[in-house]
Amino acid sequence: MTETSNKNCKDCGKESVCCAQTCFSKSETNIFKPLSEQELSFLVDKKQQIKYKVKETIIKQNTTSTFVICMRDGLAKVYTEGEKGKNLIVKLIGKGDFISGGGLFNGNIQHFTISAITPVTCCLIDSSKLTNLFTENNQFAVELMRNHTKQNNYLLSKMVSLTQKYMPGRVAETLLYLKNDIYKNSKFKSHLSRQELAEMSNMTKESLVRILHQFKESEIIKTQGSEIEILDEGSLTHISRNG
Amino acid sequence: MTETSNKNCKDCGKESVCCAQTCFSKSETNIFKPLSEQELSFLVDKKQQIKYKVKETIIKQNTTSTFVICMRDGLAKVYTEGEKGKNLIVKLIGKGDFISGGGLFNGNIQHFTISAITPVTCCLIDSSKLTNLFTENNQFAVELMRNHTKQNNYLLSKMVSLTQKYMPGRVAETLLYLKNDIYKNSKFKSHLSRQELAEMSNMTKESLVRILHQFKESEIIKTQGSEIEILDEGSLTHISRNG
DNA sequence: TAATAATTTTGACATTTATCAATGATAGAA
DNA sequence: TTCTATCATTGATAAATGTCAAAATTATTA
Repeated sequence: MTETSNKNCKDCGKESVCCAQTCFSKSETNIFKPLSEQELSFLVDKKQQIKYKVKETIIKQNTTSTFVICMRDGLAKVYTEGEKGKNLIVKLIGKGDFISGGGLFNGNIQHFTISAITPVTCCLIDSSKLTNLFTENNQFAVELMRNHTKQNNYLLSKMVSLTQKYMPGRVAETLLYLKNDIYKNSKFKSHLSRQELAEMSNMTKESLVRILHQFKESEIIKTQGSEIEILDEGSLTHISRNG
Repeated sequence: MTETSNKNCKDCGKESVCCAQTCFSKSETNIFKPLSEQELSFLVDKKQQIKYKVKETIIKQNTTSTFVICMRDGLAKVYTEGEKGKNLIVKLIGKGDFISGGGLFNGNIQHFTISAITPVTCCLIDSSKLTNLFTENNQFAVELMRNHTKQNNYLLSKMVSLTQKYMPGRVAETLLYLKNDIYKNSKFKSHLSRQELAEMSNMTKESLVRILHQFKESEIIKTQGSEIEILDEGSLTHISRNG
């Protein structure tokens, strides 16, 4: 009993078993929710819980790997590296998010790159373990499928935005995404550079800056370096819809 | 035995049971391949095999339905109806293709519209039946998941094309898609109008026409009304990659 | 077949967005 | 702190793409 501290999880301070059973299963949106304790233990039996520094690559596009990722902590960007070094940031992922690199059950080739934009702690789970659980726990398969369906719909709506909206609409959308889905606050210190904000909105950094400038002039937002505050969400929503 | 003709399938001429067991299970790329005869019977027990005329809507975006679709025959376009009546054709589907409208395991709201561009015969299968099979046949779940993963990757690469390529590259890609994936021939009579070709390539019909004109001048293609012939696939591939 | 409607093509022009170059601001490293 | 490298901003200009209107072609119907 004097060695209790050794058994504590470095991340959450609780006993290390919590990483598998407590932390995972408690997360509301987590796809692992339907799993029993036993099944969860099986899944993360030899799990690799890894830490990444800012700017480190977690998954690299066009490489082969059989891992899927469950984010424990931190923020990462999911993006494709297109021709001519032009990146397109598809989304950001944070605590509790599950993602496969596009190779799941399909050749294991990763279709996008994931890299840390804050220090990241995540679990790499071998995808073969997922398959085994399908038989035991049919609800888990449904949950995983739902995850895929959501991602599908997200990509579809992103595609429509990027192709059918003008730049102000796309920037408004990016700002609202950061507020609602990532920072959950009207005022936030963005971990993304202007270049990266541009890559989320499919435009050059110069265009992005000009549009932020317009928004500032219209008193829709306020910026101070990497800190952004949304002053008039109504207008921003309107621009995002009709831009 | 004198009533044999009554039992014949109107579509393929074989005994009607073939629609479920023979035709489906023989298809190479079909997700139903891993199913046993018994499981297949369960799935299509009360199946609705429906015929649609050209231009009829099979699934309508933003409506609720629990059906997934398996194409028996014909060609349909899958598209989203964006703001201001601007459509984006995501892909075409034909014989043997399986598709869910984006609501599978996720609220049953359809995220795109599917409509017939030739006469279509397809089966509408209730999605709840899919779930039941997961337990019995784990390989089926994997197959369905693979289908989703593929769709995901397709959407991702389409998104990159539409956002990062210039118009000639996008048109080249559309033409190669029709040749390789749909008509499987360098010369084909397209069922898509210029407007629809434009909606696949994310541009106006006027721009599309101008680019087809350029391709004709460079002797890369030949057109005669709705008939298109690819003369120089090498060039087209090159343009599609670097455009 | 003739007449009508719908689609395709072309041209002139406007708008959106990117590119390039220069300047200003900011954050780490010495 | 000062230097240096990176990042953000601005302006001038060019390129890509869309809009609108008219003409040509093709399809449909009477």
